[in-house]
Amino acid sequence: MRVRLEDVARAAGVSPKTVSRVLNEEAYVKDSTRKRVLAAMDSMNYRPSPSARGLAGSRSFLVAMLYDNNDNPASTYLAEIQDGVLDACDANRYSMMVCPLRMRGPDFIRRVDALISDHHVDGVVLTPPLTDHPPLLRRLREREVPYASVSPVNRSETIGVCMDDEHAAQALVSHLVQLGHRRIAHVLGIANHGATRWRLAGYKAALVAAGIPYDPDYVVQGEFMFGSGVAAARKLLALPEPPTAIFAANDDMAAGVMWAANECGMKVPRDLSVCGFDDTPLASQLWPPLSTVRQPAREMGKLAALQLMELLRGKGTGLLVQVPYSLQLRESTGKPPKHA
Amino acid sequence: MRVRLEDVARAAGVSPKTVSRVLNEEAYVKDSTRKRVLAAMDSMNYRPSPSARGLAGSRSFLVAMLYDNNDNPASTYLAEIQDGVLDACDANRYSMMVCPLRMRGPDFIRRVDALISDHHVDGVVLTPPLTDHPPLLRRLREREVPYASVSPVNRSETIGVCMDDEHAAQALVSHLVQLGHRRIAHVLGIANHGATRWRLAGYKAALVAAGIPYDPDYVVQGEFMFGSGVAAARKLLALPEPPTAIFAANDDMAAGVMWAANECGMKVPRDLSVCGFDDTPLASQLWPPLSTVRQPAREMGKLAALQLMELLRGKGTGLLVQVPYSLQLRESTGKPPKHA
DNA sequence: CTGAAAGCGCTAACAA
DNA sequence: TTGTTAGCGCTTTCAG
Repeated sequence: MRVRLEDVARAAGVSPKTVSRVLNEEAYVKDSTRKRVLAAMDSMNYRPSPSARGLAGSRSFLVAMLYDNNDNPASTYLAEIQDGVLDACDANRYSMMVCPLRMRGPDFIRRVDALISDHHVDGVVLTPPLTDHPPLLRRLREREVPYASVSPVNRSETIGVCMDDEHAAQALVSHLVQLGHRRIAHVLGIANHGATRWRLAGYKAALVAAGIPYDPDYVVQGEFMFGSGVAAARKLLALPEPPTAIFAANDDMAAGVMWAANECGMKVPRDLSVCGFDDTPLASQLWPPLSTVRQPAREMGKLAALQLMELLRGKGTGLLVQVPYSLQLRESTGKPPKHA
Repeated sequence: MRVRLEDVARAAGVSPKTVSRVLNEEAYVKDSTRKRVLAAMDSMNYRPSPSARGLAGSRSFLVAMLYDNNDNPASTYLAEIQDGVLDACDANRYSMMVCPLRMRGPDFIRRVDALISDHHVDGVVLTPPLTDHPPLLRRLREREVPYASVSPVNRSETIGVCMDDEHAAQALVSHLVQLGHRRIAHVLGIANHGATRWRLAGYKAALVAAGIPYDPDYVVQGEFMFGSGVAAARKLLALPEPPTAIFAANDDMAAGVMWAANECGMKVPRDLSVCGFDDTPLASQLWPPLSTVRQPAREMGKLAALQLMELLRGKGTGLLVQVPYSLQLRESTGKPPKHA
């Protein structure tokens, strides 16, 4: 029927325990023995049973990716991160579970608990805004479940992956300044996301660098969603002195801004420059194509998961790695209208 | 430490086996006993160990969602299906694994095998184009792994969920006809997807109904991806007698068509009507908003998974349920240009 | 460096 | 309708 560890042991002429040691890459196995066992495993096409391993041992070889189902950014961003996490799992013989959570839900922590004790998850990958949900982090620490974060706000004592959103945003807004814009507005993301703060900070920094005074009327709330971009732009464009450029905190909202501009007969970039952040597929599918910051989401998911696995191995401790950003300047940004 | 089945049994004054029976909703448990056990489980906050259940029993309470990582339609479509499958899992105490596969890869079947034997998956949800990959289906049947499909081509002996793509497409194209279009083109999807065939069939049916001759020059190959929509539209718009309306087999390609129209200075819908299929978020984010067919992807994922679970329960046999479509007529379609 | 014995928490097959 | 007895396939002790 099924090839068991015992069968491999017999074939290799060793005890089950030795096979187990090889399987788990433990030390103290003679090299020749290890090779013999490995060969037997291979020739018999042995696949350990995760259930048995989970039951007997302390590890499950399961990694869970947690995300917020409610306050989440564009699904395409999460989908890319998920692909990246899967890449890493694949490379390290881990399996992945995907766990949507409702951060605002009453039984939020209970669900997390259930998740952990049900499946003995070895570790967890957190995506924004879960990366900075204090009760969640506390619970994970209490239960000693290792985790890695994608773009956490609090970067001390956290492993995973991040990007320098602030400088990226600053560079993007500086580009607008260089094009000649002075009335530059910003559409914020959801309040509890780190990305929202950093991108705002970058926006402000660019203004300061250009000697442009900060005008609170030019900064309006958004929610990372298309519709909120539309609403924000309507507000901005109705201002007595409307901006000549709008920097939205993500691409979806930038798409909304462009939509609103179209709606009131403006032409991008002739009448209004628009830029976003993330470089989701949408960015290059809009007309005109959107100037934005490339955020390598899939790579980031993979790196976060790899750091987690590093930690799980017990060999290293895992790091918070930083990925580089790059500007994607396309056709949605141009010189401000002359008459402005 | 951990509350085990045995602890519950002791607390309820019954044998472990009886608790197991209650847990698995088996028959032949006196109602009063069942209630007592349930109460004990609840008060002790008992959570069965999936590892132990998987090891001892034949079930794992794990459902895998398989998708093709290579030839896949828009990731947003898959993400919605995934959410739907998760909804169903949640409601039935199943866990979900997400399994990207490379249909074209050399070790495709081996990976499927590994997946099944590693995790003892109870059942599988298939998404296009995996729904109709003969070797995969054969293997699943051989290994007696139940599966449910989302939009399978072959609808006999298959459970899951489907939609009447053909009539939907026909209705959409008929709408173009009613607006006065006669030169209507179609951008095909990836060849091995059922959706591609059905939507083409609907297109043809609408032409026949309108007495418009079929012109093969008006039907060009696409790949369900934005870029392929751009390429297809360029080809169509370069025709000596370009179409006045283009029906793309999905929204992403329709976005590409609109992009190409913009590129050559045409205005949608004044110079060209465009419509798509799926009603992904993108559809309402384009300018002008896209006329399309609403396909309730999340609902479909959920329904497919529910049918699978029905089958797993052994109570019913599972059905192939059909969800209704609805036209979303927006601003990307209008009357053909007068001079045309 | 290697092995023997004892479970992990549950369910299957049987019995009562 | 309920209980008893063996394992499921692995890892954990603890001895060699």
